[in-house]
Amino acid sequence: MTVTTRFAPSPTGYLHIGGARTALFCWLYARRHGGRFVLRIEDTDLERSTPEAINAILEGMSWLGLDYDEGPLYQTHRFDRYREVLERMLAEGTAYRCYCSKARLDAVRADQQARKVKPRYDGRCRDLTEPPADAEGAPVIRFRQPHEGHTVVDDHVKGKVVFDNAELDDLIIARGDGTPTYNFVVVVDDMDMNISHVIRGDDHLNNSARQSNILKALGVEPPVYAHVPMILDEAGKKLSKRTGAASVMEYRDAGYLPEAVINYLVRLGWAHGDQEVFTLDEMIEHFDVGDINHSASSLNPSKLDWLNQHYMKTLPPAHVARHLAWHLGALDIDPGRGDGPDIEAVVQAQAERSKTLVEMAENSRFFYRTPEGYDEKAARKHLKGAEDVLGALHDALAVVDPWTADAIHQAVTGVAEERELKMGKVAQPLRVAVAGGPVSPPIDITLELLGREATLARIEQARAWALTQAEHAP
RNA sequence: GCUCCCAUCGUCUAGCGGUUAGGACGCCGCCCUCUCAAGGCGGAAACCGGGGUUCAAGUCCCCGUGGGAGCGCCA
Repeated sequence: MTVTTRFAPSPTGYLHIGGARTALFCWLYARRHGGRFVLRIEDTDLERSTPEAINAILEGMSWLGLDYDEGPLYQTHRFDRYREVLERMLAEGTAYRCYCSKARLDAVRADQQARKVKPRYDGRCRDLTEPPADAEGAPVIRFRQPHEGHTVVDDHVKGKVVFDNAELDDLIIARGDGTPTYNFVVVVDDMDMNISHVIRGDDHLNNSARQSNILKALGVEPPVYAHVPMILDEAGKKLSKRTGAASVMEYRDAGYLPEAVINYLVRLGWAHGDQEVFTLDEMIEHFDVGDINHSASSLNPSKLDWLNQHYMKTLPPAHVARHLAWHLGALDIDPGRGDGPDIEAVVQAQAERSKTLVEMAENSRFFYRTPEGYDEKAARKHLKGAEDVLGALHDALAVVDPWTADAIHQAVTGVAEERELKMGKVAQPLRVAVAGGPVSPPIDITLELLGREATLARIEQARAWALTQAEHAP
């Protein structure tokens, strides 16, 4: 049996971070076993499905690098097939038409809730041989659920879960307008697509018994089920747009690398001993649904930050640079235009002082744009009264040759020694002069990247500023 | 209300009857240092409660408690 997994989101919003992890698990499991991974769009709810949401899902999958062997398959393209199976079940008696009005159903449910019993269909039409006299509107189709015995779902994450069939009612598998419903199309699709392992959120665990029974009614062996726990926000509450990044594209926008998000996600609810950092190949090699945790897990944003920085430091600079360029673009900076430093060198200089690409882009802005004004506190502390040092720096740097970090370093320490100043008294004014603020990569590297021309111009500018301050001083 | 799931440091987790309960993030301290970081070293920090089973329980069973999910002509 070839392993076939599927990710089956409904296109009603964005690609949720929990959904992304489910997709990752499905993908890993298929890859691990040399099987197939199918992407299926569950769009039978014509009211709520949108093309924008479909695009958001596709875009998210692509950004994460989760490629599929088949799909995207759309359930709306398969209505004829669903109809065919429906007819067959009707003919075989495993499904029946139900003429109960919504009003009656609501009344039954309200009554059950008032009596504090589990709301369920009371089976009025279950054994009808012809439409009742009071039938109005088109009938729905219900699955004839066995009422005796138990249904055992051998879940590969949770273990054996036993459901009393008496608890299961006759669910609607086709609406009055003839369109099929979720619990039915899932079953038909999983059957037709030969899905061997259904890996999905554990909010579906309760559905498994009924789906499994429909499959049996169709004469098909149910797939292996593996229900993965939910992902909660930092506070341990259900993720929402308000409480945190629920959409994977928000992570891209916030400056995370897909590699970091993937690595973060795989360790959320799954572990391989003490290992924290995994290459894709290592994940594929070690992943198993049996090792997935049973309980929900909360997001830990600072750990994602740590992983993100790890990947910014260790991935090939050219790769990180491509992502950085995107964020620089958001700042209206085009690093490829040639009037700034090589972006890969910027990545190498900034990686160890950035948690995200957004942060890296913001902190690298001064390489491409002359700072507009100085950080007030830094200027007061380091620029005021530094006109002499800045002048000396200017002179020393003007003759540095070649313009390399080593030579620059010698020039700067030379000025410090000459004036018997600590390095901090020289490097900080210089730093504020060129970067506009008190933070930058090591000063020699900063200047090397910035180039001689820009360096000298900014030192001059800072010296002029310091001079003005001195004049206005009391 | 009924059914189902879940429970180890703040968080992510290792543990699969015998451990000084391990690692990671974060936090704190020290070192390094031209800034910020990064890095190195060290530290504080957990088995939800109660019963069993067993020579031995974080690990197995039961009951509580606390979370969560489901109970739609949504998926």
